[in-house]
Amino acid sequence: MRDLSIGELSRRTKVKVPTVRYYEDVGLMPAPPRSEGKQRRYDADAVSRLNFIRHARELGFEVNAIRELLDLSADRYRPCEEIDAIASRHLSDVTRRIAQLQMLEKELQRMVQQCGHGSVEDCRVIETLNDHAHCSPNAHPIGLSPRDRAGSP
Amino acid sequence: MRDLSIGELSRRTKVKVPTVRYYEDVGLMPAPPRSEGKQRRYDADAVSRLNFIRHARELGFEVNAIRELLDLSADRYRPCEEIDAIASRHLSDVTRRIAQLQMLEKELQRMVQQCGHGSVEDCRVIETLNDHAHCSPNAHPIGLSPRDRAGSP
DNA sequence: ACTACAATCTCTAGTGACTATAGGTGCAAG
DNA sequence: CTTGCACCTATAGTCACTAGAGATTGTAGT
Repeated sequence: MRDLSIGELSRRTKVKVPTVRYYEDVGLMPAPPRSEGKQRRYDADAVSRLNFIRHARELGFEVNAIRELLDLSADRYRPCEEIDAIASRHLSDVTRRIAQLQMLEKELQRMVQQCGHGSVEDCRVIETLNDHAHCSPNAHPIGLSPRDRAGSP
Repeated sequence: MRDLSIGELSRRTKVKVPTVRYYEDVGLMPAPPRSEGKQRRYDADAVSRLNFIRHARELGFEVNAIRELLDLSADRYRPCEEIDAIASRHLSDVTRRIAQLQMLEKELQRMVQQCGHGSVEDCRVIETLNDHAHCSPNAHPIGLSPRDRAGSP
């Protein structure tokens, strides 16, 4: 399992080639040794590390958080409080986000259900959007993440 | 209600000044007339339109979708099927997103709960992240949207 | 009319986590 | 030895803003 090309690494970890190079740029992956022709050569450790990164990304950890997790996990005898804290913080972010999206979902459902499929003149969707005194004043639950398009490329 | 400065418009709609200019750049807001000194001057229509945009963004519609909604709603006698379709598509995006995040939430909860607060050596969080054969193979539920930080600025 | 000072102007660059493209080089098989 | 894919670097684009620099305008008080 020695001297994998970046393409082989990509196939084994399901992380795309440009993404691997990107992870190197931002310091998640160390710069690997090169072949005589300056191509990257990876070993089994790189495969493990990249799998760790991929899995953490799938769980929604940000790159900065993953960097911390990798740094913290390097020392096997360190107490895992800090690791736990990162994971817990992320969990509560996700929970909060779900709550926001559920409020959105309710409002969108109301909007769509009330639409009588007539003309724009009396469309509930447009009316709702025009009526700017509508929901809780402090919530700002905007946006789907950009990554949501494309289920599998 | 005539000749509002961009700052006044901003105060009335709760949309920040640079954001108003951004909406003009990307064609959501029409370029308004200018004062002698080339400062933007807005009228009541601008206030309505910007409120519409703000509300749509709060509901998570993308700028492109809002552009469509605005175009479609310009014709009062058009049947509102297309508008309905945009809203429904967005609703199903939100619903799907919630489902993804809930799966994430479950896995994160498992991870955090199982952590015995010992050392990194036997930390469940790290173990889970290292174990790359774990969850459904097709799901890619990555990421919180960037807008999620900052509840109210 | 003059002076402060806030508000506005344009333009550029940065955010996060990639993805896409262009134009060039390396490497292995036939 | 040549074909052709894999690889290289570097740059720009995505989305919806946000932040900053540096210049100009509007306005309130004197």
